[in-house]
Amino acid sequence: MRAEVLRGHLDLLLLAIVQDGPQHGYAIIEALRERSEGAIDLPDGTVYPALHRLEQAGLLASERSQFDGRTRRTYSITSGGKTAVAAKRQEFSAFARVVQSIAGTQPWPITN
Amino acid sequence: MRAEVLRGHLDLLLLAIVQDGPQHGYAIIEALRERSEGAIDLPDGTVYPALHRLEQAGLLASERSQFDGRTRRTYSITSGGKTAVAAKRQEFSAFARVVQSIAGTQPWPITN
DNA sequence: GGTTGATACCTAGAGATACTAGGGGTAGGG
DNA sequence: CCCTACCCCTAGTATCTCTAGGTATCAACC
Repeated sequence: MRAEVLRGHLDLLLLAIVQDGPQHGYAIIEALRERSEGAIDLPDGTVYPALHRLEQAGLLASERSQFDGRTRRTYSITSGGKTAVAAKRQEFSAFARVVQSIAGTQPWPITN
Repeated sequence: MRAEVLRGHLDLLLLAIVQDGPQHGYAIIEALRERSEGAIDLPDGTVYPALHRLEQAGLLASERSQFDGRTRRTYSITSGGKTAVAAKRQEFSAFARVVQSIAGTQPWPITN
């Protein structure tokens, strides 16, 4: 998957993963890879700054912890994050519908 | 629609519009606005450089003409452009399916 | 005849964001 | 002892879209 395609939608993916339960960065990367069947395999140099940005924006909160001798930073979603992820979901739906209507990609049933 | 959302997908939209028939830049902007019901309303400062880029890449070809005293540059899609737009369509479908599977947006029936 | 709006094109610079390419360190297996 | 997996971080680069200007023609209006 080209980097450009993901651009602007990474936040939605990260927030969606963390919304399913608190995760640390490394686990988030693995979750994305597994749940996309390998299609989304992000370098950690992409994900960590993005997580910092989301925390800075108040959409995620983090906590340092020790696990098996290693230091982790575990992220959980904030109430602001929940609002944001819902908005981003809708935005993505609208966007995808528009693209399909113009570019003639797969049909997307309108249900909301 | 936030700019970031569109990012990486503008080429697909522009190529798709021009594939339906040669168009000049100004008309492409209008076509996008109309076919998206106002959701995609791009500044010309975004579109013209993008068209130049696509021509540079060999996906579009342009021709200057006069119409009603005004100079136009009309773009048509090249064979390379047709190949590219098909690939980008598929890429977008795959991407949208992955996002929906992770973020739980609208279902997207898999038909290809 | 001057102004305004629509048409039509262009570019320079700014802003945002994902990448590459490095850095740090712990733990376990061969 | 080295290599892989685990786990985090940052600086600099590349790319793309936007903002904010510029140019010019034409029609409508006052």
